[in-house]
Amino acid sequence: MPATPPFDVRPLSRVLKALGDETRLRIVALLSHSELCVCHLVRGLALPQSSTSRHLSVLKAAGLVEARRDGTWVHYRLVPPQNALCRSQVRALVLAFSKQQALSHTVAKLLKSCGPGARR
Amino acid sequence: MPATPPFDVRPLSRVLKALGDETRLRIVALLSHSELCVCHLVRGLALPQSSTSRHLSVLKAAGLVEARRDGTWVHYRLVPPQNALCRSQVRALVLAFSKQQALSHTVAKLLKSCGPGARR
DNA sequence: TAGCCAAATCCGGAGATGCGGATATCCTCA
DNA sequence: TGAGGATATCCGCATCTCCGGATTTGGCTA
Repeated sequence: MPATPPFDVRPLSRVLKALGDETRLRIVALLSHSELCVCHLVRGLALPQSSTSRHLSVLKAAGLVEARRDGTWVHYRLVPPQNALCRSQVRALVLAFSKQQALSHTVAKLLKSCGPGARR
Repeated sequence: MPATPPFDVRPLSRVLKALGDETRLRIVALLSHSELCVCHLVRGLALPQSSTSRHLSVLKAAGLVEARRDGTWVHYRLVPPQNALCRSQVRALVLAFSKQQALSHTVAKLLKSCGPGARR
């Protein structure tokens, strides 16, 4: 009989570690409402660009977000994790975030304030 | 308009930080099946007693477990977090863990192997 | 009270993590 | 091709986290 519990918590612990940070959780909360590019997040989080980009790379390494290049801009969006347990946990979290109306308003303003779709 | 998203992710980030550790996730997985005392967890995790106790104190500080003293033994059990968002996340996690039959068997053996209810 | 068991805390060190400024890379447009 | 904007990475630093051994604390029983 193995000493470790006979099922693997490692995938989930990796995902929860990535989510267990205030800034990254705020990023996920914003992305729950729309795909966003880095400049939106820099504004929305009021953080230096380097910090924002680094946190995004952590989320990407954890398999929580994917990047899509569009000219000079890079858009990030949430993606469902491979692992089933992780996927159901993240789905529940994103669902809760997406119900937050105040977040929805914030995201709408961000989309207009900068990035490819900003009004000139 | 505040730069921070207008709703507070801090309670959730604290809980996810506590859960974002392989050992602590294994503890929660075991506790999903039964209240257990420290000696059970030391055995089940195959970790030094000091590490086990320290991880339990982290979970307690995060409001995820509570302790109950019974003579020389201290029993730990899961408790629903105060914050509603945390509570729903943890509930889903514990439900998933509690369906793992293999874990259930492991816990049954642990309960017999040591602690107040052990066969002599 | 002495001895013993379970559990919590202390300790020092190794490695991970977060940070912001500076720099590098990639892309677009004139 | 050169300038400039958007993003990624590098850098050094401070802080946090995890670890296991050793010690301390609390409670039971002889």
